[in-house]
Amino acid sequence: MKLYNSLTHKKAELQTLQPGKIGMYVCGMTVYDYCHLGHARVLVAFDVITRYLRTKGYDVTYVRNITDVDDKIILRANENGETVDALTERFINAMHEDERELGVLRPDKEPRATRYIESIIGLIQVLMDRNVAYQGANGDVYFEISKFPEYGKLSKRKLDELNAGERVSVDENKRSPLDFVLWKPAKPGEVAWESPWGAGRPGWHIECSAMSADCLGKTFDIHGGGPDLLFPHHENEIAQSEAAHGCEFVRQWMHAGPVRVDSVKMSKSLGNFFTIREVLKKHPAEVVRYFIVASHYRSPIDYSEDSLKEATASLTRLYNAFRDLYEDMGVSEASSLADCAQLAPSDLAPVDAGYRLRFAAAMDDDFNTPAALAVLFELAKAINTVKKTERQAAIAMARELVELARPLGLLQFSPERLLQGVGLSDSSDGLTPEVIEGYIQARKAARAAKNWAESDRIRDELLSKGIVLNDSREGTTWTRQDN
RNA sequence: GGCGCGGUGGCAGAGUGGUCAUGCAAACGACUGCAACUCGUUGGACGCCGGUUCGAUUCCGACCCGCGCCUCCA
Repeated sequence: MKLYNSLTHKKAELQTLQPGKIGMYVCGMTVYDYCHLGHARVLVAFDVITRYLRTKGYDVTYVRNITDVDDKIILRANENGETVDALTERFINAMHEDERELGVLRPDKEPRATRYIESIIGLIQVLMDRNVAYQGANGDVYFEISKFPEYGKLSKRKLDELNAGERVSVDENKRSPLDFVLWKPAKPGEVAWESPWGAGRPGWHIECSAMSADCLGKTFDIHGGGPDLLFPHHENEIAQSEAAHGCEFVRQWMHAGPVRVDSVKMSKSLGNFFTIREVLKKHPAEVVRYFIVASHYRSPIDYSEDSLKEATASLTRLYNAFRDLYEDMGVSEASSLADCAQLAPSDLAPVDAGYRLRFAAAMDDDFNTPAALAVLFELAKAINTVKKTERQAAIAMARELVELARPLGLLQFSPERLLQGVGLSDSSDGLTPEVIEGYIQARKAARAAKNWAESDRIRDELLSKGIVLNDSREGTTWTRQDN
């Protein structure tokens, strides 16, 4: 199993601290707004990583934090005239909803900054004791980066280069412009905790150093996050943790690629972002997942309606392989494919092991999901080819397809939900399944009378509304397209 | 300005020193009342210029272009 390490910029064999066990910490959300597609990408990427490592037999402890106190949260709460607690609670719930919709498994631990204040203060105290932190005249406690010679090793920056940069703000309270805040005194009325440096709140970076150590230990296997966290956030985490603990912080750094719109990164500051919930009104969650998984996790992806439509078409092809097989797979068309493995008998014809091996080879190579998907399409084609003639073999392969797709979080929902667009609020244009069934019955009568003109008229009418009919020996089924 | 990543067929997107990615789209054929689904077949690609090599899209160098980070952002 090879992983790309953003610290070394190289792929290397995964070596865990303890055999068979992996501790993984991923930087999660600052909860002052709804999650957008950039968050979705990180959520899905590390969900796939966790799922796959587990299918390989690793005992993964997945920790993803929640930042529930910071400047933006306080500002937003004030704007809304609500308390910080009320605001964060609301958006944590929203985040959990989005996560569930996307089929993202919950992390094992979800530490919140406000619940780890004691650990955070303890860690800052260690840094003060070790003389790598100091309190400025304004009361802010800063980490002094000149005391940590390795500063910049993750982002490949040299201190003098950073100093030469034009965008580093100058602050008279800091010994160096690059020193960053560990503890911030509260303004009157702001949420605050008592500390040796006065009442205040933690800086952003320190919470991750404190919580990761508490949850996973001073050194752990994998640390992940979004692309814009590499600098300064993760660089600062390294500085704090290694300066305080005197040992290596993280073995393996992983960073997801950006989500773009029109070739420009989706970001809060540019305002060019789409929230997960707004996209899920128009597209099934698995389509969004497919869109994310169809590119390698480190590559940039471009979000557009066209790219989601293409994802829909591709995923539909995969689901089409199951047509006419549901019943014998042990699931009804209305239930979830994810259950079929438990229900179906195991004494089916053996499936060519090549698919499984090639899928694993792709995933073992730094989670090459596009290459893994290609194997799924090969399998789908094989199913379609033998479906009519070798039914038992087709059923066995269909089960294999579901199993292989499981770590990707695909083909887990009901085919009906995907193909018929069930649950999409933006597709509820009065065409309920009952109404559509009415059309189908009318057309069936026309076809029985060989009234092809009427039959085609009904089909065209539905097509103009995005409903595609599909006649087979067993009857007529329908799917929704262009959603 | 500094550091980093990337430029693959109409589009998306893997990959490799010399036979296939894969998906969408397109064309033809089969199936179908006609379609849809599906199957079969087809075309078409490696930014540009040099170098290494028997041979480079793949390795090296220059150049052009795009993007990211350097400021809160996943």
